[in-house]
Amino acid sequence: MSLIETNSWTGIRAELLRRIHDREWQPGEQIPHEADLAEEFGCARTTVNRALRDLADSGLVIRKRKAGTRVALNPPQRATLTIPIIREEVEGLGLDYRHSLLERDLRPLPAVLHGAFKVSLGAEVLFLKTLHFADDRPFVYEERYINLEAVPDARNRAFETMSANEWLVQTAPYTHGDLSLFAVNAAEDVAELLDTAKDTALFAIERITWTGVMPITHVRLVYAPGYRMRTVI
Amino acid sequence: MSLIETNSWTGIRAELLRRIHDREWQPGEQIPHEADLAEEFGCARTTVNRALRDLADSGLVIRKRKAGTRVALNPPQRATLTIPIIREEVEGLGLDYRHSLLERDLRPLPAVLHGAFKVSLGAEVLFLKTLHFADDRPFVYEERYINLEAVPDARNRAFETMSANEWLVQTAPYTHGDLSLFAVNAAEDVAELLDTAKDTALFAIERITWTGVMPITHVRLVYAPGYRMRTVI
DNA sequence: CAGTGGTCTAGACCACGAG
DNA sequence: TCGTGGTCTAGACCACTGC
Repeated sequence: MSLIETNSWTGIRAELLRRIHDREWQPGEQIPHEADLAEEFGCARTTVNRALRDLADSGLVIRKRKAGTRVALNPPQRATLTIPIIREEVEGLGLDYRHSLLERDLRPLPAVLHGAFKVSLGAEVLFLKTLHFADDRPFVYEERYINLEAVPDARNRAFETMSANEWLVQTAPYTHGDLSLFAVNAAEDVAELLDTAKDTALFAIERITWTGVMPITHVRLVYAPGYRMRTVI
Repeated sequence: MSLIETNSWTGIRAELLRRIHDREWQPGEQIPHEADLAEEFGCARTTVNRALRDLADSGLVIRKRKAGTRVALNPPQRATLTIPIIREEVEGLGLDYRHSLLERDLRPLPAVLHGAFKVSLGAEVLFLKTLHFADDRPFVYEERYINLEAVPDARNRAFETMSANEWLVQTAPYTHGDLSLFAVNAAEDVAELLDTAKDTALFAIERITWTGVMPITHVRLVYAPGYRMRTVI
């Protein structure tokens, strides 16, 4: 029975974590109720609740009403990726940022996107190709479709001073989105833009965002060779 | 001045979100204090705090003592990746899981890892190569180093019935780790194992975990072609 | 049905940090 | 220095869900 110094919820979380790490509470085992823990620690139940809620958020314990709280059997690794706008990512590396708009036109939505990106039949979308630079070296190649029904103002913007990446974040907040991360072999044109050899493995992100049921934009970012997306867990 | 129905913190969060989306509160603008909002919504300050804390966690507002709460200028996209153990990932796809241990030996730690993975000088680590299958098709190729000083029991385990991936999660809980996601061209041996052509772009994850200052394991997972890691934002 | 977590309240004190 | 968010308390009611 180890006493802990503080009644802070972080202190209590630390003690609960210790018991899980030290196997005082086995995986799968039910741990005491909030009320019991509150009594043991000499604090309010709210405080224990806060600590347990945090552990549940990180996947270490599973909480269910009536069934109580159990130590997770196979705690999944949860990692939070922070994906900043590209200018901030580059500047965060201490490099100079600039971007170059390679292509901009109106066109019908490609057939492959019709499933996920529901625009009106026959509507045209704004298509943009942009190359982002860090210290004059290519950093990311971007291909983007913008739904003009969701963001009509985009029709009249050149996107030469401010990139679409940044403009949309500030102009068209989304309610939700899909994100997928994958690897792709550099096609000939992409290889040339990113100053690398054809077929080089490149890290890529695809993202669709919506406001409500209205799709806003579909974007595919292909990073220069060697890029790693990092986070701590 | 729209009234909201409930005093639930999620209801209040929804209303705050609406004001941000609808630009009633401009990006960068300071929003009312918790106390004012609590009065406006007719609820306790705690409840407003919970809603605002949630918005801050998702990056939409920036909170600072004394300075108040501001709408974020360039809300970064935060995505939570859940990385399950491979068996559960495969079974979650409705496929049969099995794995095959290709190699297992003791060796000194490779020089390139000495920076991040601090084991005693000259200590041997356990090296494992594993191929994970989904319905008899290769799914992930895994290369792993295990610090025997952190997990001595690993020395005597064959890792043939239970993969190291799964065993370590259950046996050696970590306190923190580094995760990086990247793309890699398939080397000849990896290409053969994953049943694909040399130089195919493959999605890969590298991960180091520690308990305290003691490194536990370094693992590199290379997924079969076409793999996408998805999440919602 | 009844036990457990989820949440709300009203009030209080405290720590940080901008001005 | 002092306004603001961060947290803790003691108590209460509620919602879900396993038994």
